[in-house]
Amino acid sequence: MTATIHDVARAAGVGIGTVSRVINNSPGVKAATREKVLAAIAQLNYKPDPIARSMVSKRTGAIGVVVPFFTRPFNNEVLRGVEAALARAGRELLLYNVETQEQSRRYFSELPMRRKVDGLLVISLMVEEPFAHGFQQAGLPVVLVDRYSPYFTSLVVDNIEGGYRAVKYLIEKGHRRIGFINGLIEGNFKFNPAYDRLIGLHRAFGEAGLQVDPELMLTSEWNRQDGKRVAFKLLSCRERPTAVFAASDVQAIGVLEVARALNIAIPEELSLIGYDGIEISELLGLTTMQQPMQQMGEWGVEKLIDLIDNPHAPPELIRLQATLVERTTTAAAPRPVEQQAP
Amino acid sequence: MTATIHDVARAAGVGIGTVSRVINNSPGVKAATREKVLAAIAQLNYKPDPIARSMVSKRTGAIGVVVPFFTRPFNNEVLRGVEAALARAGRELLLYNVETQEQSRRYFSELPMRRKVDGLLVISLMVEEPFAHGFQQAGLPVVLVDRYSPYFTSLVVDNIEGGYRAVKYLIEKGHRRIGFINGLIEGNFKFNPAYDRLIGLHRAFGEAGLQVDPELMLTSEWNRQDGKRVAFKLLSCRERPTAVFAASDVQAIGVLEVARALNIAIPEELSLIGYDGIEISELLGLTTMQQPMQQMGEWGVEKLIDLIDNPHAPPELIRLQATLVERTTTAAAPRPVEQQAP
DNA sequence: TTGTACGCGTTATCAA
DNA sequence: TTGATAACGCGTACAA
Repeated sequence: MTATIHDVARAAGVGIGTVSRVINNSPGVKAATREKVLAAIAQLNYKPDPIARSMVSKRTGAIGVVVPFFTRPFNNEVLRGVEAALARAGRELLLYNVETQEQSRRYFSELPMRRKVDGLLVISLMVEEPFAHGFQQAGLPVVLVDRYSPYFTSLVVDNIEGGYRAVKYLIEKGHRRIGFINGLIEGNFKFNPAYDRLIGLHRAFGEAGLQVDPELMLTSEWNRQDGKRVAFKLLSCRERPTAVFAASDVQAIGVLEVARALNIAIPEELSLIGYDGIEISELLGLTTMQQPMQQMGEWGVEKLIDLIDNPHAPPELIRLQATLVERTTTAAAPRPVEQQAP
Repeated sequence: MTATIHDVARAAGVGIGTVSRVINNSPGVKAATREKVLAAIAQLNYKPDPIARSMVSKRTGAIGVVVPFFTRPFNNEVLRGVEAALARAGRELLLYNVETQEQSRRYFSELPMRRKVDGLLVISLMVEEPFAHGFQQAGLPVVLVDRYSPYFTSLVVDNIEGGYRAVKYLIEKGHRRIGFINGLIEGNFKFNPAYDRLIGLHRAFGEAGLQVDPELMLTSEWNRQDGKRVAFKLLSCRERPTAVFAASDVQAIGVLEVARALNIAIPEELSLIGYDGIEISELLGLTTMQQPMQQMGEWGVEKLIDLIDNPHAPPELIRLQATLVERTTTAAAPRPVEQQAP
């Protein structure tokens, strides 16, 4: 049906080797023959078959992105950067969505074998040791975003610093009773985003000479739904916090909803700060720690492409910073209700 | 490095033909030999190379999705359905993001040639005639979602009906002065989502014996940014509408923001209804026409897979319905201010 | 029931 | 500067 390199060769009256050389502008082909070949290519509307190409070159021109895509808008924003960088590089994007760490294992064990991608970008997902070995053995370049592994180049935000600054900000606003809704911590603790935010909180508390009340340190899944569940617990406890720090904006939004339902005024009675800086946080006036999400995606791709071209580069650890964006859900702590004098 | 079918054949002491038969469970292989082969496969950790496979089968197991992905959450929701259906079918997802109709042309002209996908799902993008021919000539199955083309199976919601019911709802609430912010209309008018919503509006106006005030019929891009621009025009005109119908939720959200900035109370002074039913609309309490977004994605994929298996099936036109979701941005029209008697 | 040989469309090697 | 030919890894007639 469609023309092959042989058809072109025949039409141009040359050998397929020459046609191949023209296609890949390899040197050493006479200008006149090049013209003949080009003419034949144009006339037959010939395009080299990418499949046959990767058959011999062992490259597909595509990169795979493994990501819990629909669970958190954060990932959407990262993907935006990924897509932009990939488009610039003229590469294709194979999207492997996983909803749970569990499901990711399937891809992690299969992907090294089927060589359908030149490299893998893993976002917000831990790669356990056995899978890491699998990738290395298969020689498949991998870059991690929003997670850390000693085996792979990893891009992480400094979440200790981020958590620290979020909480310090609340403390400086006069808050003493601060609740924390963390995201689930899976895997090891090193550069674990959730764990690091907790460490940052502890540091801020420590510096201010405050005690951490374990009753106020809760954990939910990284979504609004579960954030609401935990927010309800937090906001209906005996001695309600005057401020809440949520490990992600979606969880913070859960708090927003619960506060509204409970008739708790924000920021007058309750200050709220989120984490991520997703688009909707601006709309809602949510104060948040803004992560450079798009940039994480772009850099991740760039690092991955570097790695594809230079497979033996050692893993790097790249650290980015979150920045505080102050909006309207945070204010000075309310004056404590006076104890009634006897 | 990694094992090939020949290694397996040698290890099992059979020919490669037999191994191939085992892999593809072709009939006619003795149970005993099958076991031997299976054992060798397991021992060598052999996986067939998908590239070599598609080299001969002419199939990749992947489908391409062309979509203006980051411009409207609507597309995100559709993609959610797409991904789910694809995962069920065990197929891979190649994401081709395009931000403009312009950019889509590049993919539309290139994709038929590079046979990297078994089929194409085109979402919220028109396929112009010359490109349609290109796909047909290349024999590449195509399904359209949220757009219509006579050349391809198309899934569209009944936007005339949707627009009609949205506006009728406002009229029944007593509104007479109703503004409309439509999305940009590109391409032909047949089953064009934006155009159809406008038709629906006209029908509702007609039935109620109302005149359409062209000053109140505006158009913006399908995003919040431009929605705000137009909303400002609409809400600061001499005789402000008491209700606004926006062709998408994001545009409606733009109205929400402008109303807030202008100190116009919703729904007391202004009723607002959107279109799409994206997740955030629930959060904001936005009344809207809910499209079955996920289902559109799922059906689109299913139709596409049918088409891949049966390439000569004639194009179908599949019509879905939007449903009104009443929330808190709509209310009865405010009593008109009494004219001061002389 | 099984093994062999050929073809898929390229790139790369090696003579000429 | 060029053309023929051997891979690449698999499916599949066809022969045994």
